[in-house]
Order: sequence, then structure tokens, then C-alpha cells
Amino acid sequence: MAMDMTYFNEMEAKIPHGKVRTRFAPSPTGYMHVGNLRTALYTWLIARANQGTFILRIEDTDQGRLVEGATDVIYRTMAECGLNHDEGPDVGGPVAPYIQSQRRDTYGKYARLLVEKGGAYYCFCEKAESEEDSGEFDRADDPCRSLSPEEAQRRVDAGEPYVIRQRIPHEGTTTFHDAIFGDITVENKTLDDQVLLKRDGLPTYNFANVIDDHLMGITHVVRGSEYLSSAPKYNLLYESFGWEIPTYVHCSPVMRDAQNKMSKRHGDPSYEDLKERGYLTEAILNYVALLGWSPRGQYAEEEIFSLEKLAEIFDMTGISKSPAIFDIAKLDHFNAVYLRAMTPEAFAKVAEPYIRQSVKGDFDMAAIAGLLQARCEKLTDIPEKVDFFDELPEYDVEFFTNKKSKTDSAVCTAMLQAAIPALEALTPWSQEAIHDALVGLAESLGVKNATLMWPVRIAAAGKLVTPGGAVEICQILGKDETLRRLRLGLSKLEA
RNA sequence: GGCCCGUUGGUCAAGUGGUUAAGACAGAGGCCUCUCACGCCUUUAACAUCGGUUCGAAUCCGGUACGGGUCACCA
Repeated sequence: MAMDMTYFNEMEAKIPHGKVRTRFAPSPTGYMHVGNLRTALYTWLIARANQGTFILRIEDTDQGRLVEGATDVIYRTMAECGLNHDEGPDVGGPVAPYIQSQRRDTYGKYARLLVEKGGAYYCFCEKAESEEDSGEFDRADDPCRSLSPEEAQRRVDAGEPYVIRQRIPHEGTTTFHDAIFGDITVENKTLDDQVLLKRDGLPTYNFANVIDDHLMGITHVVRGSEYLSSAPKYNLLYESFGWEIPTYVHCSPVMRDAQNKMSKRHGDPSYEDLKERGYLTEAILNYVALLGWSPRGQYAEEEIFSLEKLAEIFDMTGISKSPAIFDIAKLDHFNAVYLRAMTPEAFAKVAEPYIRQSVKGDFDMAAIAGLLQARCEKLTDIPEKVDFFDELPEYDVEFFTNKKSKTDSAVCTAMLQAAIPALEALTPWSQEAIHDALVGLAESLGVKNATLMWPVRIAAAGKLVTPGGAVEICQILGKDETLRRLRLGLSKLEA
């Protein structure tokens, strides 16, 4: 009884050929791990570096794990990162649908086709729960494997529940090639007859992947190295179907430490968490790109790359085999580099909301941002640094004493006594004017700049460490508020 | 336990038989300087281990150790 091949012929006819096609296929869990983001990035880069097509596919076969709004997180993250897709659930494409739950009948048809071709068989065994952790590895042959096709068909027709299992040869070896790991050979007897189609008619992940990747014309299968050991079974599947085998690109995981992967469960940050912690998208992407990949040749000594530049120079042979530990300190550095590289205007724009967290008063935001740009690694560093503008903090008179500036309370008293009238007389309250006045004053008093600047800054800010010096702070504070604070400092010293 | 994979400074990593074994982050020291930063300079620190091949090995081959993955009707 020959199968009607019309359906399959139609499906095959739709497959695009000739161009590199990659896919990112997340399952919608509600957030993007750093590892996922990196996989998405590499997948996108392989497509872009080869003028290929990048596809987004949603793997939602596990209905029990569906999370509300989870696909939105994926769309938003991808869009925010600039990892635009050419085909996907939202934009459609020639091999739609791109959501696995909408493709379910396809898998069943292909599973039965595979049975027909001899690469799979019906299995009527009860779910074997006993063998869970039996510690046994040489599992006995499944009894259904040797059922005659007629017998199996008869039981299927009789309505007996079944699964479809892959028929793995007992003898020989299977070799597959991975772009990162090279050739890997395993003995077929170490492979088991995995379930392809579950009792409920839904495909297992491994089967759905093979079917979808083939029908969508995927040329490069990029995924985590945890799938390395199932790759031989994929090859056997492709061979049974008589399909072309794609290029495998297995990526080692991003680790939190030497032995654990990054995980939400351990509190490791997702992409969204990192954004919330004050990191820029560009910095995150740049860092993540280099976590497990490095450019060769002329770019080997550089590490600041825009997404566009990466798309130009990315070469998947630079992906490393060993896992990489996520180092937040290095991300801090990348973020700082990106922050400093922004134009003052652009920086002021992203910084303002953070400045506003602690500065409600009417101050020059651009000027405050100017103080901050070279002084923060993360945007979240900001609020704490500028909290003295709105309100002068309570501070200890001891702050006035500083060895390096050669100040103590007596010196500071004298300095403030001289500084107050000098500043009071200033008409244009500009940075330049304040600077000239104070530097001139220091000179006429015969002290070094620091000796005068220190008490002025302490009195103006009430903090030992501030972004910017006395001049900038006074300017931003305004004349009245500066004088008020300096007088307050003086009375503190005289008390 | 079987099978598979990995191992260059604390971290990311370059390196593909001959190098003083890059570079970056972090650390240390210094310069600059009105505090802190920025910037600049200097500096500490590595080929897991044992054998083999070779005139010569981080690079090739084996053993060992350590780490990871996988062995689901999960993805």
C-alpha cells in the first residue's frame, strides 16, 4: 500500500534553496538567558555574514510550560538588539507557519512516512517508568521493533495507542561533522531507539527539529553543545529520509562559574535584568559576542565591535569549543567604554532618568550629565553620585581635614572666609568665572589650588567624593545655593 | 557507569611544529590632578599531568587527572 506522496511533494516544493538560512528557535519561557542571546546573536551573524536569511521559529510544543507574554519578550529583545528576522510568525514567509504548535499534523505525517521507509517503527509498549534510574545502560531491544509491518498496522488500525520510535542500526558507526568540533564518530549500539512521535501525537523536540529544519531549508543548525550527543541520531534521521544534512554549529555554554551554567534559578541575570541594572544593549551584545568567539587575523587584537562590524567580520570558525565564564567585571568595562563613546547629548539623554531619581530640583541636567559620563560604568551608578544636589547631606567637620590638600579646620575656616566674598562678587556665574576667581584667590593667598578647592567642594557638596570638582559643582548649584552652603560650612567650622 | 566533548595567567582569549607564549578585563604601582574618575605609563600572572613522535611541541599521538554534556513519550 503505497502512500500518497502528494502532501510531501508539496511540502518539499516550498523549500528555498541556494542561500544560507539559519534559525533561532527559542521556546517561550518568558525571558532571554545570556546564553540564549548569544546563540541568537551567532545565528543571526552567520546569516548576515553570508548574505543569508535569518528565521525566527517558536518552539512551543510543550504546552505545559507555556508562559503568558513570553513570545513578546522574545520579539522585544530581538528587536531591541537589532537581530531582525526575515521570516517568522509575525512577518510570515515561504515556509509558514513558524510556530510549532501550528505545524503538528506535519510531524505525524512525516513520522509515518519514515515508518514506511523503514527508519522508524510503531511501538505499543507501556510507558516504561521502571527504567528511570535503573543505572542500566544496555537497554534490551524494544519488542515492537521486530513486529511485522502488517502486524503493527493491524494494531494501529485497531486503535491501540502507540508511539513511533526511530530504528537505529545495531551495527556500524555514525559520523557527523560539526563546524566547531570537527568530525565525531560514535558506535550505533550506543544510540537508543528514541521516541519521535509521542503517544499524544505530538513530536518530540528532536524530531520536530529535524522536520522543521529540513522543511524550512535551514543550512546551519546553531544550538547548544548539549545537543552534540544527539547529533548522530539526527544524521541517521536525515539519511533515512534521504535529505541533505545541514551544517551543525554547536556552541558551548555560558557559565556562571567553572561548573555551572548561567541559570535563572541561580539568580543569574537575563538580558532584561542586565538592562535593568544599567547596561546598554550595544555593550551587552559586544561582550556576549566575545564570550566564546574571537575574531582572527587583523581584528584579533580589537574587541570593540558594533553589530554592523560583527556582521561584516563574523566567522563561525572562531567560536570556541570550551565553555566561557560570564564575567560581570568585563561587562562593566565594555559598558563604560560604550558610555564614554557616546556624544554628550546622547549620554545626557540616557542618563537623565537616572539623575532624576535623586535630583528633583531645577538644575542643568546636561551639566550634571557632563560630570557623570567618564565616571560611571553603569547607568545605575548615577543616582548615588548626584544625591547632594537637591539637599546638602549631613556631614562631619572632619571632612575638611585632608592631608594631601594640606587642610585642617583652621585652614578651611580661612579659605571659606576668603572664598565667600570672592564668589559673592562674581557677576557672571559661569564655570570659567568661578574657576578664575578661585584660582586667582588661591594664588593671592599663596596656597596651592587644592588647599582652597577642598573646603569649597566639601562645603558645597557635603561629601568626600564627588563627581567633578569644586568649580563645576558650585556652578551647577547656582550662586545663592553655593553661598548658602559655604556659609553653612563656615559656621560648622566655627562652632 | 557507557558514550561524547573540553582543559593557555583570577576571567575572556591569540596561537594551528621553531614566538622573549599576543591583547583585553581584573589586581599592583606610578604620572596627571581642586576629591573621585577619565587618560597615560609600568608591572604581577598561564600552555592540567605523564609519556611518545620529532633536531625541535602549547601546537601531532596515547595514558592519567579534573571538569562538562548525554543516556526522557523535556526542550
